[in-house]
Amino acid sequence: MRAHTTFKATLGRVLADLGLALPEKAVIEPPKDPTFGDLATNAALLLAGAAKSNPRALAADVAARLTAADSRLAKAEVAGPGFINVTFTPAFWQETVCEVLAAGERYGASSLGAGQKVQVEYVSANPTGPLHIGHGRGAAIGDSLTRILRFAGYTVETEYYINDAGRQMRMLGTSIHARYRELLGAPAIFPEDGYKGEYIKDLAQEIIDARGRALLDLPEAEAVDACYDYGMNKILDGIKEDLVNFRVEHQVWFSEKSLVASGAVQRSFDNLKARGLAFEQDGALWFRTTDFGDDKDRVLRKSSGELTYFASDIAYHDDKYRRGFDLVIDIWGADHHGYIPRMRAGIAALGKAPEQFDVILVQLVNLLRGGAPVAMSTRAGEFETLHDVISEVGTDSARFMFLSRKSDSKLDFDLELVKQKSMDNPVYYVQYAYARISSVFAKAQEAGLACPTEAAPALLSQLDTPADIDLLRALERFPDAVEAAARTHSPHHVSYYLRELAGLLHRYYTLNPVLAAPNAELTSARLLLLSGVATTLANGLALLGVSAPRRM
RNA sequence: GCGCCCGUAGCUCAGCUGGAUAGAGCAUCGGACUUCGAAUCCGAGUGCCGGGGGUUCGAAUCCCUCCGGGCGCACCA
Repeated sequence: MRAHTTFKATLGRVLADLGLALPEKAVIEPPKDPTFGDLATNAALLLAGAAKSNPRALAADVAARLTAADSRLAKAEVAGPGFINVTFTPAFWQETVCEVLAAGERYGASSLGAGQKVQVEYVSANPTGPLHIGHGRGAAIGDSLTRILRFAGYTVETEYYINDAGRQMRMLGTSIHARYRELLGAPAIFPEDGYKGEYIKDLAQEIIDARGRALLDLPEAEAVDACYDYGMNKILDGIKEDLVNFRVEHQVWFSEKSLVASGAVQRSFDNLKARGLAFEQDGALWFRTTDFGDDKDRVLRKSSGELTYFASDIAYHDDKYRRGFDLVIDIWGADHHGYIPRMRAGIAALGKAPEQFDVILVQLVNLLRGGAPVAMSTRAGEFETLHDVISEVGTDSARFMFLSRKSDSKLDFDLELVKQKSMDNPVYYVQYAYARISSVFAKAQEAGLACPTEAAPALLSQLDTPADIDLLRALERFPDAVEAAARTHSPHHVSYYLRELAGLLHRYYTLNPVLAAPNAELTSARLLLLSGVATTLANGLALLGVSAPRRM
């Protein structure tokens, strides 16, 4: 990041001297082959026309001026059709250590999103049963994205939407009620598409323990309501507990029921009708989503008088924007992708720009054990709960695994593999790098070798081997990884970065003794470098919500 | 039938706002612990980037088309 900024500024000055301006489309990035240099730009290729010169000649002129204009640039060369490759001085890279140590746990943070208020809504599973492993993936992604966005300067609020108003929840009540009656030997009809899991029976038994046969004397509707109330709250408590154990925090728990009760749904109907976007037909109320790119109009209120899910979703998102969010991010299971066009239509009808709404689709998790698939079906009531998975493999491993893939691709989650403390399991690779450094510092302390409190340039100038520079360059790139993750709403960029940094550290560690370095100055310099790596690893792991253990 | 996502090394996947010779981990094979933690490191091979067209000085990346896989297409949630 610092290299990019520095070079861009210098290049801008040099071009200005030539009466040219750096084009928007100009690319400044590390060359494919690192031996070419630290950064490369195609600016001369793009500007040759304007400069009435050929790309190579212009590039040569610019290159010569670059090194003269900035002493931090050691080398500027022309390559190929007119690329300019530049190499920074070792001193420039060594300064990175100062940057890291000065910023500490804020190293990598930025003001990219300053002044922007973002809401991330995620998990939002219907409280009809415990969270399963697929919810876990969404939870990890939503939570990590939140941490990343905050680190990048956004103001983020997290939310869980509780679908407590629909048919599903009534079904929960009827299912529990039926089990309740069965357990008491009363005649009962279990609903055909009811929830069949064992936990439903457990809930029924708990109600019996608390209230005995009392519900048998109530009118059925009341009894079902009582079952529903008890069941939902109990399940919701379980969900909250699971999320806390998974280090996932939701600041706001938003009830769909409250939305209906507050009249917000009716208000959004009125609003749409007033603007000619909603109409009555066949006894139902329709939203003209085709005006906004959907392939058919959608029902808001059924002819039965019931609201559709979509109706409350419109009102819900309206409410979100009224709360002042500039950007609303929803994290959904990939099986809901067909819902996006109508939701986008809804957002457009609310008068919001497309970039103010993003949906992150999270693909299914394929749960395996030793290579063999583990059956998962909520309907049949047989599934691996998030709770079970976490207690088997641990929060760190599970989170890292979930965050090490693009959310959009399917994920194989092999319990045996994720549990293994082996090279197959990247979380240990990264954590081990941190633990190793911690161990060196512990040893240093025992030996009375303190890490210098100040990163003096004279000391740092010892860090001049290719291995040193590689590591320094990696540290310098951390802010870029964070920014990429924030911009693209993709936490996996951070985990990829961490694996790379950990790899460089392990390599460095093997070949460059710290405490047994040839001289004391070198020991000090390497301690400083390792300290910078440790800080960066810890910051990155924190963004994933994974711990950075001093010992393993 | 229509729509969305995916197709990159034997396996699991990065790279996708176009840039130079396409990367990583695992697996395979061969090395490195009297020395700061071997949960590590070093070395070796591996690719019609699913196929075909197009745009471009330049395409894994953008457009079209076909094939293969997944998922959606309700007055369900």
